[in-house]
Amino acid sequence: MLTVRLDSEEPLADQILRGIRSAIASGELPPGAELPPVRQLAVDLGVNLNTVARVYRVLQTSGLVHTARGRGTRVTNNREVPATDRNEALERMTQQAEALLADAKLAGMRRAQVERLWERACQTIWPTA
Amino acid sequence: MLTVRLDSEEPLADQILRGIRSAIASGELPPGAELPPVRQLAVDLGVNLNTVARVYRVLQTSGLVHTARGRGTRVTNNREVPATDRNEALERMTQQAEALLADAKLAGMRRAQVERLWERACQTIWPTA
DNA sequence: GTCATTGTCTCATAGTGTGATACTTTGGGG
DNA sequence: CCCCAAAGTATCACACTATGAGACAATGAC
Repeated sequence: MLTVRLDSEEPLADQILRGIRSAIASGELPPGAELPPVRQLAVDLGVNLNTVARVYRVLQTSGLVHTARGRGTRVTNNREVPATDRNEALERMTQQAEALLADAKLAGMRRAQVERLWERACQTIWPTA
Repeated sequence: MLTVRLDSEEPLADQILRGIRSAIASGELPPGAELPPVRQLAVDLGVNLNTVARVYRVLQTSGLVHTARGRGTRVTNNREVPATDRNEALERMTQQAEALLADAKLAGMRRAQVERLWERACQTIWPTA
């Protein structure tokens, strides 16, 4: 379901966070779904249990999951999106998109290739079929 | 031309690097164009000159600019794209795109909004007009 | 040769990411 | 009722990184 690279420059916690957020966004982890215990996921990924625990805490702080001692962690049912984050998120995403496209162009990719990549990513997050 | 946020969680050097890479990719900094001296850019951005110097070094290592003591830094004329980086770059971009879209969806954005944002970013990097 | 200008090097320091280990809460089975 | 297994949490340590301060070295104009 999820993998991490220890040799990546992206921190382990960030990789895990990204993976779980994607899974929640796409519906692969629907509301109410239970996440694996920190220890198990930690062993599966080959990282320290604290690393996973910190990710779970971030997810809880942002309201995506609900977690409690002794009872596990599961995806929140009804999420409220805080409107305050909107503008900030918009700017961040704009920068991210620009960086992605700059990377692509400087790596020698054609625009059409990037569009295909984008389409596939959209299918992952907003599955139509 | 370029700004940084000291309160951002993104490191200063990364912000600067991102900005310059975008400028080169879009053609705003065409081949042969001279970059500002490290000291001047450092003052303009309000960061240490080392931070800028490190960014220039990264750019030089990746072949985007040519820099020499006492003579300044300018954008490389004829770039060769190392083919070895292609696959790695592709995977990184796919992950980046997925993360961006997951962020967008979890922030409550509609797909159409994200598409508009994407279109605008494309216009920045691949200006058609 | 001298000097201003350019990038480079060295060192110090605060902060961050990760890990090892111990603790606390919860709920179920003797 | 008691205790234990299982779940998340807290504390401490340590390496590494990002940034900054200041000294150094190469270049070219005069």
